[in-house]
Amino acid sequence: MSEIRIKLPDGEIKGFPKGITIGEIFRSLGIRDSVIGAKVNGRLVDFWYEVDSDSAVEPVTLNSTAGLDLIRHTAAHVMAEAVQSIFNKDNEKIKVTIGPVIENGFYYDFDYSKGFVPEDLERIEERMKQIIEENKPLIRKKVSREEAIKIFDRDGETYKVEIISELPLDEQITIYQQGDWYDLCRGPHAPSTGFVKAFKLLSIAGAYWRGDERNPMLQRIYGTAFSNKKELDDYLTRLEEAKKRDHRRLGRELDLFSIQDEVGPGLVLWHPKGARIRRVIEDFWRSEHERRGYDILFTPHVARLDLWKTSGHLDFYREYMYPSMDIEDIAYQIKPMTCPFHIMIYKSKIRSYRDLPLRWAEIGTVYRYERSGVIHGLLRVRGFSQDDAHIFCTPDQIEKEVLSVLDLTVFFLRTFGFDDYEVYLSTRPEKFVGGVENWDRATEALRGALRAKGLNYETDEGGGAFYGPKIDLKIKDVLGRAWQCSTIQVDFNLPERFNIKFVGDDNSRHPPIMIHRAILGSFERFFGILIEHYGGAFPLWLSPIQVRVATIGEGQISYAQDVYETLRKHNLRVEKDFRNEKLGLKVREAQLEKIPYLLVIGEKEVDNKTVAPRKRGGKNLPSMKTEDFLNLIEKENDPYRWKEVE
RNA sequence: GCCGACGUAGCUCAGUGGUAGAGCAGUUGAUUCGUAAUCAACAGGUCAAGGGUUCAAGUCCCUUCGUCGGCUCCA
Repeated sequence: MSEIRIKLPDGEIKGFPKGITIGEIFRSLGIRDSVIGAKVNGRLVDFWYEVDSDSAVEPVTLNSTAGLDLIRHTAAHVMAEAVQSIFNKDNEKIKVTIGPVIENGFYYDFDYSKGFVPEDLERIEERMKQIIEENKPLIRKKVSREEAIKIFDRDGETYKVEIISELPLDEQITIYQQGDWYDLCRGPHAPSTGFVKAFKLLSIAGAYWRGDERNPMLQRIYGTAFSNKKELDDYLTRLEEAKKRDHRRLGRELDLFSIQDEVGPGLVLWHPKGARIRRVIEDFWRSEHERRGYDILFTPHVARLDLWKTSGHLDFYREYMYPSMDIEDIAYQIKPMTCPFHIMIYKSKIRSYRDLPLRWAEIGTVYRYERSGVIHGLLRVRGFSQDDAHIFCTPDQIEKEVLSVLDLTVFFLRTFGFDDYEVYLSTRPEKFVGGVENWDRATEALRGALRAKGLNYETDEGGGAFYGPKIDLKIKDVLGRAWQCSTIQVDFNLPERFNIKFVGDDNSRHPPIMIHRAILGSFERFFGILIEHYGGAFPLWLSPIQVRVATIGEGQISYAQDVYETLRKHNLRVEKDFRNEKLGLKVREAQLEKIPYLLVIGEKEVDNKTVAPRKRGGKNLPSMKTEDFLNLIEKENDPYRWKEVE
């Protein structure tokens, strides 16, 4: 038998017979205890993995991230065994489907017509504990395709049979067995069920087989598992804490916005404090856009349906559009997209190459019919205001324009405090318009811009829109769900459909390239994420109430009023609390409302003509003159400089 | 849209077939107070909507509306 060379983490290289398993290697090295798997050349595998060529091998321990994947995958199997052993009846069989590891846990999908109820989770957990207690080893068996189909066909596991028949012909099919129970699975797994030390089943949900709504609805059980009880408890506590930062809850508590049945689902009412924040964002957004060479446009909320017929949206997008309405026998459409308007402005006169690039931005409110089940607070709604812009440019200008958009995007996100987001580059899909050359050129332009900005990104091959490649940025909400905010899309299609041209330096007419871009995405979604990001405690420059002036007794009202007026004159968003209440109450309320500064005014302050600032969070600053306070918060109140403070 | 859970006062929630409740918030009055809740009184409800079962429904059944979780993480 030929020998292979295994490089161990300490750098030592040892020879082993070809085809030796990880388990055998570790046994020969005396590695035990909390090691439950390995990484071979960076890939996570279990003890059954056979090493066929020279490789780097490092042990994976129970409490590592990779170790958690093994535990969770095994927990999914334990759960599946528990479910089948409890609910399988002679007249009804629960079929297993798939049970992968996900970001913070695992799930398993079952075909079970009756469906689970929450009480079932406890029963399943109890049975799982028994299976874990028995500490059954997970044994991997290689089977031929024919054998596998025979086994699962005999068991009535039709989904497994379907999966097997779709596997590539050269794929080695494996079964993992624990005691009498087994599952078609490619692994990897923990060595035995006893390694699932701490787990919890979290929720039941419906999920379509393979995520396709034309397929049967399966019953999914979500769960999570950790290497010990403390980490599990910590995770569950974190989940609870995260719920307190949910924008829907804070939106109500801080009186920022509401969404009401009587108005309609997915339609947002911005209350005064929420609207203030939006105004601040909008003002900042406008001035920054103008500074960077954008012009700001306004366009109608309704227009002739023909516009979206021409744009092609009606064909591709119909299910998301509200039905049109007939006005004087002409079909009108509530705006689902802004682009046709900007194109019509472009088209209103002849454009020269000397005019390009044209950068036109609009905070345009659009209405889209989102299916009832997907609406979610501010994050997915039916009426929202995009910070939309369209750049009309020549093909030569794409890269420079994309780079400047990306630059603006990163600038905005950083300014608002987001340093953590996912970036995706989506390339040409199978069905596309425009020439391959243009596509390649535009895709390279996007890639070049991403590299120039030094952004890490994932490529979504074939994930582009039919009209052009795009860059998307996603920000995560408090529960770890990623939401798309920024998008930059190159478009070869619309200029053609609307037949727009520019006169080139050769005196002939060419179609311009359009770049669609949104940076915040929609004000509603961005606001929702912003609320969660700060847990409602906005930085001073964004706070709806920046300062509250509070008196201690009646004697200070006149002076406190002067302070209040002074702050107002400096354009601060200031409130007064001159009520006949104890200071403790005023402090508590200001804190709960997450107001950045409370200026306390008592007799001492009146005598010395000062204010006593209390920062949100409880830090008391020494008494100071009002103008000193104004100087103190100047930076904090400036979007360009606020991050320099502490 | 589909699967499941839920819907009681502005908010958080109790009420398990027999007279609709609490705390907070609100209003009014008293209290003039130095950094997270002063005291008291009052007011507040088609129990999501509609239909049904029952002598009797917030409670049981059906329908509708809405909310929440999930429905592209492959054996």
